[in-house]
Amino acid sequence: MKYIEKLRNSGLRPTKQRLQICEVLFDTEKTFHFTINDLANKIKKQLNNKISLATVYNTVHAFEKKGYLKQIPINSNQTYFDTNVSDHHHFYDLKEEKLIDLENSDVGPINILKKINGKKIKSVEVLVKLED
Amino acid sequence: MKYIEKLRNSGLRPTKQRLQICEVLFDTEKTFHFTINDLANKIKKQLNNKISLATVYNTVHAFEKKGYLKQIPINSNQTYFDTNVSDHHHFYDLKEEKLIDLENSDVGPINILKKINGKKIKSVEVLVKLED
DNA sequence: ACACCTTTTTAGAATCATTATAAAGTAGAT
DNA sequence: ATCTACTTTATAATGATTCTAAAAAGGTGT
Repeated sequence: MKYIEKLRNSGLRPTKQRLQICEVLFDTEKTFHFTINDLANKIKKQLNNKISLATVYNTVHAFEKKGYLKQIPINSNQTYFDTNVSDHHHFYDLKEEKLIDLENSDVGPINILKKINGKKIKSVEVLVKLED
Repeated sequence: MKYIEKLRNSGLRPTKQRLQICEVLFDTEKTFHFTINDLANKIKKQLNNKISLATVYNTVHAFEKKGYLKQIPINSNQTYFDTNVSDHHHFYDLKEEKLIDLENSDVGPINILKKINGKKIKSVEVLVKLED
């Protein structure tokens, strides 16, 4: 299994549940924008067993901490995650309530001119809201 | 009262509670980033009465719909609002959990090159996360 | 001022995503 | 096989937000 090493290397035990969640999340070229609920549903459909909701939460947070997932800053009652952890941005279609990737090359270079003493820029994220 | 007309013009009855919330929100030059809870506390301290939490929610949402407030896209368990509804951006200090305004002039011009069929860009918001 | 109708406020209940708990199960080392 | 620390799990707890329905207040016409 290709994910066993990945998990071990980051100090996470390669448990059955974590490996299955890896399959669901990473066994595809397409990036995947999801909420915990989306993911739990996909797990139930794609694999034929169910993983406890608590485990899904735990795993997603563990993967986020290790840098395999990132949260997408957006206002919603649920938290959105992204399997694409590269530096990139998002469209948010307000009507369809759907996220669309915006590659870095789709956005001109962004230059932050203001500096804050003693602070470093960790990330720059752009959210472009779309309407009809 | 300077807010009576403003409310009437947007089809909101100028009730005592709404006028008081206007004072708390808009009687200052400084922009104010807040959660509902922040606002409820400021009301309790600044005015000497308490407005029902439900009313604070109702009012903030009414003001948002009318364009007097806007939500700030950020991942948090609470929703952040901003009295500055002009086109601008934010730093988010991860350690202090505090928002700092970034004027449009503090960010180079942003050019979204990708187009989505039949959709218009409604807003472009940049969130710059800061670490130590 | 009064009557009338609509909007608003309110306390409390309901909802729903997320987090905490603590008991049972599992991985990895010896 | 045993031990220990980490994980999973069902369930309960939490906490922000929304809903509800009854009481209060605004606005208009008389």
